[in-house]
Amino acid sequence: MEKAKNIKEIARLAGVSTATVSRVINQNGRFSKETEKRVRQIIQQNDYMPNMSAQGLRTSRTDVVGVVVPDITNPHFSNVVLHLEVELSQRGYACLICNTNESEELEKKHIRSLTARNVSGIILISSTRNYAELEGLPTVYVDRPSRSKMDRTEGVMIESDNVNGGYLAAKALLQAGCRRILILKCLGNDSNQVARYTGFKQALSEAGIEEQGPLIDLDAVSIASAKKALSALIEEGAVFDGIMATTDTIAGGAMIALREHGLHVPQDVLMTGFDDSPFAALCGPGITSVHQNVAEMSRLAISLLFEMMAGKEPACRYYRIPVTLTVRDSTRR
Amino acid sequence: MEKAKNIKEIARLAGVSTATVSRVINQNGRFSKETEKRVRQIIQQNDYMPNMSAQGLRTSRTDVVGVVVPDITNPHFSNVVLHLEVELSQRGYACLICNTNESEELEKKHIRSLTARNVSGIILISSTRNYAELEGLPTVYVDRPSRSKMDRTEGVMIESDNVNGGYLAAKALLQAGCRRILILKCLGNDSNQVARYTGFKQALSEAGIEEQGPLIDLDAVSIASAKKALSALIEEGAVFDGIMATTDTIAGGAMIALREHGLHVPQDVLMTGFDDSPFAALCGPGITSVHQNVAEMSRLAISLLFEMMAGKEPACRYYRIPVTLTVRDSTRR
DNA sequence: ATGAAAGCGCTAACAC
DNA sequence: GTGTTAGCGCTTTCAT
Repeated sequence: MEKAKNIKEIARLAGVSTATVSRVINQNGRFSKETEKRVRQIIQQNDYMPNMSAQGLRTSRTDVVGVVVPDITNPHFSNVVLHLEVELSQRGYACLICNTNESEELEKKHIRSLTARNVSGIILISSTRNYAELEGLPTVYVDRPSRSKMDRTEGVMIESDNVNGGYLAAKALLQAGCRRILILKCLGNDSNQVARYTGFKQALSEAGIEEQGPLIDLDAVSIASAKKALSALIEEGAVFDGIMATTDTIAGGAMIALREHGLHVPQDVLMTGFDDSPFAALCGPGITSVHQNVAEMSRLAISLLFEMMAGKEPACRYYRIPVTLTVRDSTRR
Repeated sequence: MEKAKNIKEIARLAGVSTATVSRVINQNGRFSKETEKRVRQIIQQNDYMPNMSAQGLRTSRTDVVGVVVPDITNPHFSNVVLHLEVELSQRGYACLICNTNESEELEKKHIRSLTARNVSGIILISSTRNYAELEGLPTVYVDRPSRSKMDRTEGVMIESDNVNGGYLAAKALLQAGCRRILILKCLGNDSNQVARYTGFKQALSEAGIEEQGPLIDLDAVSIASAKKALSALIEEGAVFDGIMATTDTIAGGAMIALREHGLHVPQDVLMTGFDDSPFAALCGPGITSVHQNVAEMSRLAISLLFEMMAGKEPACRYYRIPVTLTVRDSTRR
């Protein structure tokens, strides 16, 4: 039982033409039950798999989807990627992963490479749209709304209800009695940070409370950056009884800064995070965090992508997925 | 400036044959400086990228590397994948990601799919070897030694010095005065857990101390599993003054269980983890953890993979990368 | 130094 | 229901 490496040999062994083998494989056109059985058997026996480069060349479809992500190391994104990959692999598709490290230049490079590779579709976590290369290529944007007013993208967009997330988190702090709430955010690259901030302000304004200054903006969404910024604030004598972090990563950094300055959660300061990543449960006393329905977002993303790849126009181009609040000790007095 | 989509058009626009264009692109064969310049200019102007399916079909090289990983959600693995992807992308290669969820069946399916896709090479984090499909395909095993005695794999293997890691962690606990040390491990799928355990036993035996029973083995490397197991132990009345967890994930779960039973780190119990993942710094008081040199492992993995893809036999087939201990408050009295 | 042409493995028109 | 064949875009041998 030596293995046949191409369709021609399968055809020869099965005593049919390559066209028939192709038809059987792709469930295309007509063939008798009998031939099908014989061809399948030969394929099985020889452990044959079609050469996907050839298929790709011939059909311009590769059954590969590109997934472009800022940083797979971020627990939220790795979670998204996991779900996407599982969905894709179940449908026989492969998943090409690209980290952009928030660099537009790198992102552009990756997108060009993906199109050169003839990917069947792209899932893009980015605030940038309008890539000329993406015209005509099924694209689903996940997690990051566009920053551009000029956005006339043809793709579909799926995001969490970040405004409500920010609102829920701020509300939890307010209801626990906080009156001087600090927000740690990084509005730079990530436009849903803005949405979370909006929800935050909304909750405060409803409660008739003013945002606690100084109004800083982190230079990066990272543990280190958050730790440094909050440490500086504390040392400057900032007074606050609650912190809303727009990311669990930021919350984590804040937690360290507090610890190093002898402040305790929840005794001295209450805190909320965002993403409900595994370590939110572990961090200090357990951080109350906004939970995004990543499984649902991923399922929806893939399902829409497949619709588009099948040539259908999706009925709806914008989806907002509800969030929930996972309450832990960091907001319990 | 409409864009040319194939080599033929570039050739036409440059007034040369497709062969010449191909030569210029691949720096192959001979051509005059002058034609080169002209061709390059046309390529640039038209934003042309060769169709990689065609290249792949013609050359059986795809410039794609498959990366097979148990679970990208695990911070250690996502870190590995990040580094691999960056290295690959810098060399113009793409990175096909596959999660196996520790399932041999899924792993096999993924490997077949990768070979059908003509990947140029594979990075595999798995304890299983001996895939017939992998014969002749450049393969680098990372992070997981083989469990099989029959391992005659042709690939290259890179792993951390897990034995020494276990040793360092146990030693830290011993030096801080622990005498009744519990180890939380999961020997099942992951053979470097065994190595960490070996190092642990070594340190204990050097100190003339016996391992603390009951000798449990978790059913999974997860927060939930660790939490459940340790809770049960505590409720059964187990007595210990130190915990060595073979993973930060496990350490995290243990931390929750301790907290829920009113035990404090480091006042009542000392603890060490493994992987030095970001949340080890955040978790409770900060967990002392064994740091793996992921950057170095990844760089080496890719560099060896490229050697093999270039047809060279790597001089050395086995690499053990040193680890270090990152000391935090969880081992400071 | 460059061009012509064969062919990688596959699919899809078209013919019967 | 099945076979013949053209050709997807590229690389590479062989001419010149």
